[in-house]
Amino acid sequence: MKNGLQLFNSYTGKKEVFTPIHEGQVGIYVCGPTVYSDVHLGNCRTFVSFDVIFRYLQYLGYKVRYVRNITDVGHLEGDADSNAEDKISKKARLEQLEPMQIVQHYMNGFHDMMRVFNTLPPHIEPRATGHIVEQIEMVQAILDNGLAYEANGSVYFDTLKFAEQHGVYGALSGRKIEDLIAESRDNLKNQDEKRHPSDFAIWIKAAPEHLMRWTAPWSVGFPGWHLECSVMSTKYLGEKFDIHGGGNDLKFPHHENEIAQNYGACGHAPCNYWLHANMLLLNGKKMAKSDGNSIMPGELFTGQSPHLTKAYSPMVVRFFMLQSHYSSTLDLTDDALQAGEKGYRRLMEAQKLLQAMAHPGGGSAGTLDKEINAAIEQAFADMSDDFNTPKALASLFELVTKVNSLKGGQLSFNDLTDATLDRLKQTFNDFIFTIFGLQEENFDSSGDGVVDGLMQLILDMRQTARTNKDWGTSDKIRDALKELDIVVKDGKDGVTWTKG
RNA sequence: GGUCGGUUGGCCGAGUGGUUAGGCACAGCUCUGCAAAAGCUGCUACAGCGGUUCGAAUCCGCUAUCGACCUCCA
Repeated sequence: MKNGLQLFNSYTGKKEVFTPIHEGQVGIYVCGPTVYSDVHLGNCRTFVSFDVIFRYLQYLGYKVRYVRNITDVGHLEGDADSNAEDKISKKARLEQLEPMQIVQHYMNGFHDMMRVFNTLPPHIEPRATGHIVEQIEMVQAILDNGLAYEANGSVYFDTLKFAEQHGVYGALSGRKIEDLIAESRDNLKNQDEKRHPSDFAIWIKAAPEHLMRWTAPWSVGFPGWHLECSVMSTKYLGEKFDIHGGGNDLKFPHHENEIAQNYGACGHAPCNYWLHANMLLLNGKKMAKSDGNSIMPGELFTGQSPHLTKAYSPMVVRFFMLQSHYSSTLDLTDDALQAGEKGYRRLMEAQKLLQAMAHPGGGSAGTLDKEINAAIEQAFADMSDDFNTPKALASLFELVTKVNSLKGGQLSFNDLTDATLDRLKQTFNDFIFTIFGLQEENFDSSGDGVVDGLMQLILDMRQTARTNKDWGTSDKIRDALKELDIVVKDGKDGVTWTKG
């Protein structure tokens, strides 16, 4: 199963065959959220993307260690030298709360949302504030190696020296250090503590009003944002691990600086493969919480947004995300969500039909049998080709048509074997639930089966009317349900219903 | 201004030298008490211009346009 997994390495810019450091094992680190406000949909897309990657690696049989951090200190607004303030510290000051209260509140919300989207929790979810000691140690190590310097209680990474020693700073993001000089030349006057404009803070002396502070050899202060990921990935995955992931927008400066820090402390890059998830767009523009252009997941689920005509369930949104490749931008529109909803339900309906099927026996491996097996293999090949979920879905939808045709009698069980049907069932279960992480939409908001029970009763009564050719009553029930946004579908052997 | 990446049919979105993406929408047919669902069929696109090639959506160049990053962002 592990054969031929390829992934696009952002560092080399090429699709490469995946070879883990340790046979059969994968260490993966994904940059998590900074918990200073509610998680927005763009964040969710990144974490859903890496959730599918995580799931597929596990499915392939790898023993995966998945680490995703929580940033709860060090993430600055503005430049470290010019009136910068830690995001969490600022929020705490504005709301007159203990910083850890802010952190806990938004971290809880983040976890809730990850659960709603059915993402698997990482194995380790380390927090920056829990690793201050290790961060101070890494700052010291980088200082000892001569790649950082202290200035007025703060410690800066010496990018120029790093570039001299290792040839290049900016390899991941394709930046040249000369350009970085030119870019920020105008701001040089504000950067008197830095020797070079592209240098970045790894330890920051706390201003008197700053709430989050720790004692370190250089000052009472707090760690730079980029440092935590170097420290925690190294601590939990080793000095060299397999895959590092994150949002595209973290490439520079965050990941670039992470690489520099790891060189500074360990003498080499942190990982073999860099994976970057692309942005979710809204109206053709990046969704970001810092400007107004964003939709909160909650607004999506209630439909309460000027961008939406109706509500969409979390699984519809997850399916919508799977319809594009993780490395492509995805433009969120109401039309696209509606299309996604229809497609998702078509897939799930077929899944239900398929799992309820029993082979009558005696089938032979004809053309149909071959086509089904080919589509199954194609779906796995698609996933192994840099986690191409949209392509894999296309393969599954070919199979959806086969399933529906078998059900409708347009195709015959005589043309496929019992074993192939079993394989098809297994494939659908594996893909839909294990790999894609989709779930049944739960229409029964009562949570105790009351709605399902009532619906069964109503549909039974309608069936009785239909048997008696009492079309008036039958249609009245159907129309009334439609008013409640419930669609009744009369199948050949039974009636089903869906909401929305 | 610099760097990088897009531009695919009515919409979303795969695809990188010759072969059907897929979903949604739309039209016709089949099935059905009617409708829905389902099946079948049709709609067959690749920003523009030029070049390479037997052959380009796919490679190269130019133009237009959109976006991301360069400052906090998944």
